[in-house]
Amino acid sequence: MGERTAPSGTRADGKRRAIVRAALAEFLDAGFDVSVDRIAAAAGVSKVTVYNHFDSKENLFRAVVSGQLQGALAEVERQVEARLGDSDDVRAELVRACRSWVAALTTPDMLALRTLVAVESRRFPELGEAWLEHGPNVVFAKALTRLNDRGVLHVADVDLAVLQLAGLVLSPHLVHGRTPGKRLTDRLIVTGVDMFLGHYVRS
Amino acid sequence: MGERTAPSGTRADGKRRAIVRAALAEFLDAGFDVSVDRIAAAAGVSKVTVYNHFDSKENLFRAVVSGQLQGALAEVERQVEARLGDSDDVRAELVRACRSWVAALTTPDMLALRTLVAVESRRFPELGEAWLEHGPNVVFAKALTRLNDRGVLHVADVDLAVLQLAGLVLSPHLVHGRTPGKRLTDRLIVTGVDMFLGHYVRS
DNA sequence: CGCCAACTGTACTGACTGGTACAGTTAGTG
DNA sequence: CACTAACTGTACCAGTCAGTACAGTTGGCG
Repeated sequence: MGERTAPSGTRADGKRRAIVRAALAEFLDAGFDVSVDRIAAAAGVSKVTVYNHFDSKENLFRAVVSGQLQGALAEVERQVEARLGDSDDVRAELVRACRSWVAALTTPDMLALRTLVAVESRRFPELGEAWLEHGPNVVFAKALTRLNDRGVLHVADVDLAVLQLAGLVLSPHLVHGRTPGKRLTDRLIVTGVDMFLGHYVRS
Repeated sequence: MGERTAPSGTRADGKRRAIVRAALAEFLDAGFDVSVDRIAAAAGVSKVTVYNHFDSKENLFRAVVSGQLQGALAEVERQVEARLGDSDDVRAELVRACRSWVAALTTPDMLALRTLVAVESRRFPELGEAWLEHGPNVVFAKALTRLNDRGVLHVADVDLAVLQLAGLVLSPHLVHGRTPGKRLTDRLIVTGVDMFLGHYVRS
């Protein structure tokens, strides 16, 4: 009693996926306050079915957003890893990694997701924590540590350096409403990496 | 008809101030969705009185938030101006200005206000615009321009440089939920200014 | 193929909110 | 001091939404 089990079976799986897809879109578009009726309609599903799969709107939100969060962050990590270590030119290497980093975090969906998590962080503190702990910065901290170990960088405090690099190349996309254009984005990366290396590379 | 005139007189002024004060606190605490009843209660005022002064909840929000926005930004500007130009040591001068800048924008109220404006930017686009146009960055752009004109800096693109300096010293406070502690805040400023000057001061 | 879990649609409850009506009270100003 | 704008408190309307009840339908799995 109380804890009903979620429906299972091929049909149920399909419905569940449809609900999650629709809910994500609706949440990103209108925030947590979208009505469950609208989500159900967008999923082509009865409202009761939504409540058969997720026993409250809050749990639906948790499942949908945290799922997307995990996936997106894994994608960021994959991209940044792929761009590191394939060259001896540190500058070019770092610029490439930053391009992937910024690109992965500035898709419309990721920006909307970040805003959503920030907005609802009081109602769902766990989501904010998840963003910070398995967050994008952690990914890049590993990258910096690698460059440090290889001796090409001399970074005393990796966490501080990550904050600085993020501040230089990424933060302008996050703090403003409208995102900088492609030209400015690239200038921020190239000039930012220059500034960063000028400070942390002692020849 | 339609456009009722706001109440006037000494009593009305007091009530109005109480409403604005309470509304600001409640909006910052719980967002636009706080009930008008709660605002009225917090102001020690009847709900009808609220509607006598502001003919809709949306207009109340506009008046309260934009008023606070103007005041806070003016305060930032005043502080930064006061910290500039009183020394020949550019580094110390810039560090002082950044300290004022960061301090003025990271009070709990300012952080909450920023979040609130960001959240409701779709319902109240004007507020988001106001933040950007008369925003804190504009203040600092003037400061950089002054240092540039005095010949101590060589900044080709002031807007880019402001984004970078803001990214280095300010953005860590804005993008995370929890704000960095006092020690980290100061290290961000000092090291950030170092990095910034290393790039923009050609001796 | 037949059964039962899963689904649909509608209608409902209960709670809440923005905004208004109204009748009576308070207090600043001419 | 008296007049009236401004204020109070309560009661009310209309709309919305999370979540449930119920009776009937569908479709996948044993």
